[in-house]
Amino acid sequence: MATSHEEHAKVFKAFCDEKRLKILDLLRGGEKCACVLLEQLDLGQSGLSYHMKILVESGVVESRQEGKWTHYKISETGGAYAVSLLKNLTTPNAVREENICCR
Amino acid sequence: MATSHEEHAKVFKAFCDEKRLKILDLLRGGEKCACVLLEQLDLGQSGLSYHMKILVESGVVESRQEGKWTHYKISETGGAYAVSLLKNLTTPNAVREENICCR
DNA sequence: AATTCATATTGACAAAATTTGATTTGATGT
DNA sequence: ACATCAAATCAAATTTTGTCAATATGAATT
Repeated sequence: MATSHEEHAKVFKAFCDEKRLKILDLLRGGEKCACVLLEQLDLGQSGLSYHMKILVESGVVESRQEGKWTHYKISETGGAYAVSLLKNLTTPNAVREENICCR
Repeated sequence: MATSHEEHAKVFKAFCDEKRLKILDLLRGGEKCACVLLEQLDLGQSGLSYHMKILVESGVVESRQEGKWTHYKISETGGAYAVSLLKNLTTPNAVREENICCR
């Protein structure tokens, strides 16, 4: 349970960078080739590659190889997983604790 | 629209650090005083203050002053807002785009 | 008004994330 | 086999985060 926080943090890292949000926004329109993403973003080739790796490893984006091109799209399951994680994180526990602490 | 990504990224920054996830986990049990959080976390006083500021500014946590003590709890609306943001980010657009790009 | 206590702020430093350019890898076409 | 192109990896520079210790602030108590 202790290290699950570390793993969960990794999922949300996908969303805490401006450029990655922009990329996700583009992918919401459907699967896109890296070359198309490059055109629309203020990023160099290696920079895009760096961010795509983070997105793919977080599970939020899927990649598909086609010859020398790589196509990316939002992963339905990955997205749903992130949403459910976030819901848990922000939903109060069933077990309430009374905190009579400082006085 | 360009800077909204920046703002959204700020919301998700709340969730991309291990310690902050731990804090949220504690707050899921109900409102807690800073002193209680301090006991349960491997953090110094200024460190806790640093993280609480990020959490509060993201809107996910609310703080309440009571004399010299500060109590923190998860914000229902803030949490719901983050979830709805994330849902949008990971849900394909209504408008599909065909991408006949590279060949 | 002086002291005490909880929390916030600051500045210095360390560690992690991001950017950039160069190089490498792997697939295609000639 | 060689040249070409897309994408990944690497290494160095830069920026951003997080930590820690010291100090400041502000409320409560004396």
